[in-house]
Amino acid sequence: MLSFTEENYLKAIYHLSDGGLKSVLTNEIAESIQTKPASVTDMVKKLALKNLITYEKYHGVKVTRQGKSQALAIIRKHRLWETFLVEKLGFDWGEVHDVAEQLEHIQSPLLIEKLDEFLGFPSADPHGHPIPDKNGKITIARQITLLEATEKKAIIRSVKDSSASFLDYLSKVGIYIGATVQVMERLAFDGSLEIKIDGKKKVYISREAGENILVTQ
Amino acid sequence: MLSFTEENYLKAIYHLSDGGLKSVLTNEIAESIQTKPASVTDMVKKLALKNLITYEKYHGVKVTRQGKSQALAIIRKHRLWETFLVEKLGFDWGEVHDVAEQLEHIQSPLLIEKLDEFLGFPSADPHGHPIPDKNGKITIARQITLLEATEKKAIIRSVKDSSASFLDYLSKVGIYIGATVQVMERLAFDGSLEIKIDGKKKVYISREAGENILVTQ
DNA sequence: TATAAAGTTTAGATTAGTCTAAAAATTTAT
DNA sequence: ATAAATTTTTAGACTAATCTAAACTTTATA
Repeated sequence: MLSFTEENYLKAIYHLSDGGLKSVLTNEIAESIQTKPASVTDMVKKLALKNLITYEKYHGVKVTRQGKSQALAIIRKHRLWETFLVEKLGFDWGEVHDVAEQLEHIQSPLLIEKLDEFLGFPSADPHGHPIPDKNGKITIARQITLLEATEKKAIIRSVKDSSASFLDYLSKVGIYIGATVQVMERLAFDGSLEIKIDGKKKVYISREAGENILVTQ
Repeated sequence: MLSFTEENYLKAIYHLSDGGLKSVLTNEIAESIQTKPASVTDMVKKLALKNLITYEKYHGVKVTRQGKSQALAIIRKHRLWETFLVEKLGFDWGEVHDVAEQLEHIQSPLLIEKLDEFLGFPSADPHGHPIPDKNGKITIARQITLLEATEKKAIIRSVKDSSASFLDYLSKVGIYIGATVQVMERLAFDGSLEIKIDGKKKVYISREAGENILVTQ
């Protein structure tokens, strides 16, 4: 069984590797969990010994099949708890992360099964992120353009137009891959959209921009 | 803020002291949290330094006003979580303790307030133990005889007849101060009671015995 | 392609919590 | 009242996780 700390490292590595695709460097891990590179080196050796990641000195780490499966179990717990906090306890979806970060380490498979059932087996958390099932399987939603999105929350996945000028525009207004957005209103006049980014900032984007942004819901 | 471990020591000391009344000895603490006396000595020094207990070498410890207040906050969390697990998630009341033991350490005052509200501000957990309010106040239920108890769970508090023979009888059948019992049936024939002890053992006790056992509900 | 810069690892120290074994204090029993 | 038994504390060691500073690799640059 993993310690609280080992779980945090594994989850961070999994996220930084885009779900096990890329390999991840020491400094990235250190920055993402607010620790020093030397500490990361120590810990990745330990995780490698447990076959959760493969580690090549000076060249970063990759999650193994086992590591991926354990990371997904933690992510599943995190997202189920976030859903509980928002849907049942009435938290605002911006204030649940820190608490879910604690709750995700509770060890009880039965608890998670029962919580899942109590929540009606949700497929996404309040931020729109998919909740892996008991076997770690993630049901990936079809990508649609922001223009086609309903008024529920959506996650930015990619762009059709990847010209520097468009990417520059997106970063200026605060839209980035992984952001949670919500279409608040569509203006009949020119088809432009009023969207909320990460529950805070409201911006207007044109119809053309909306057609070039791909999201999942 | 207290660590996970400090919280466990404080809670154990509070319980062993009968809510801050008696002082508690090193070996009792060691046994109750499955550790060695030497470790207890180290930890009580630390808790004393934080003014949560007073410690007199070789003569045990007492909880301070502050310590009591913090212990009650932990107990409140534990009992609210137990209530949640049973009432909302459908756990059996015998299988919630270990999970609640983990959940009680989650740090978020807001979470506990919202959980309390979600549960309808319960005054007792599924075992019948009172849940301290936000200020640590425990509403003590009136003591009644087991004969007068309803079919909800009840906690054994004391006995009217404290003769050795009666106490011996009680220990033989498995009834002790603090046990959770539930009257399952009253036999019309002689007024004897069928009771369940700690959710497991079923025993029959006479009308006379029932009249001499005091409980709260 | 040699060298500087950046990134990573190692070595050694630190803190929290635990343990064993030995020493000290207290309690019990004679 | 003193010796024996019990309880508690101290001393010193160990593990997990962290850190700093120095050494080492890799990458970028000139």
